[in-house]
Amino acid sequence: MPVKALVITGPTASGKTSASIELALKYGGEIISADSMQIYRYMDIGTAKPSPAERKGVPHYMLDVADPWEDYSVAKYAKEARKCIKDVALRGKLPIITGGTGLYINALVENIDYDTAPDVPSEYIDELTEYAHKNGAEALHGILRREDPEAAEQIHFNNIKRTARAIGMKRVTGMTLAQRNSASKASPADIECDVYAIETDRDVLYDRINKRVDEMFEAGLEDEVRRVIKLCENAYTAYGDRPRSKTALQAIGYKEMIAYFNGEYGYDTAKERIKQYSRNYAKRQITWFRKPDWVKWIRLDELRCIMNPQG
RNA sequence: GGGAGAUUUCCAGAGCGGCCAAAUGGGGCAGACUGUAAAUCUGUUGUCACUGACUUCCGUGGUUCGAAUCCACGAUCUCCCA
Repeated sequence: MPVKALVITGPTASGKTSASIELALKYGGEIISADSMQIYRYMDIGTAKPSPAERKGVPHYMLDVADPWEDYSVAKYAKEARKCIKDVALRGKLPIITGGTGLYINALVENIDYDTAPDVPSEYIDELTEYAHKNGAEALHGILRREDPEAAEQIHFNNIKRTARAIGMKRVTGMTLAQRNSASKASPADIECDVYAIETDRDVLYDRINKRVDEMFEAGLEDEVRRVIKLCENAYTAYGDRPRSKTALQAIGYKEMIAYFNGEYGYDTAKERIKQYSRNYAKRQITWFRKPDWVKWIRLDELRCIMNPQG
């Protein structure tokens, strides 16, 4: 019998976090985060991770499960998060999945099993990426056209990342993108999700984002980023190699502060960029969640009324 | 008060007589997305009866077959000397 879960998603700063905590308190739920950056320890302010006080005693999972110098991926997330969800449900609590990372939400809702195919080694991807830089994106895409024409049809040649991965996929697993995709969806869903995305007027949302970035700075974002950088550097030297993860420090708010520290631009510019990129990101999130038919868009006030305890 | 320069489509900024509704970047809007996803990438962005037509490049007049581009006057702004 499938486990039931509630999903609260939407763009950044739409109020997911506080809404889901409210819901959890009301219906005896526990929260499973679906945020690709709140995964990381030490990155609290910049990722708008709910503080212990804000959590109001509601247990949270999938927060602080990786170090910023580590690599993380949807595959790991899906596996661990599913475990958490089932665990919560088993204890008779309502699993509430909250977060704005569309890919992660997608993996859970569409029950994508990443174990059906081995991962493509990153050295492989790097090699192909380098090839593209040397010979042009179209040259790389030409390779994909030969190896997996169907995938080439769908992936724009400028998207080196996805092109490289598709080629690697075919060469390493022998599967085309389509084959791998259908294989990963084969198993029946054991988690049944009721998905709500929080709808907000665009200008209101953009305004909230701007304000939130200001608040992050006031809360000490700059120091936090410095601390995280230091921790990463220490980790790298401890392991005796170069930075291995490109994931954590590419987060909005972090990469701009790093650029500022490196003298690429000033403090105010950094702040403006963080606001700008956050707005752009919100737009992308909205696009993502508009597509699937299983997403129900709902205003924050409506969400509070509509919800009724289900099981 | 005198001198120099500027004024371009949401912004920045090309254009310097026809190939200009006007490069490029940003923003906006729309879209793609299955192991870096807060990443990566795409389209579109004067108006319309939209393979064409119409109204634009501070304003007004002028020169030219033809102007965003040249001239005159005016407006605004910046800088330099007072």
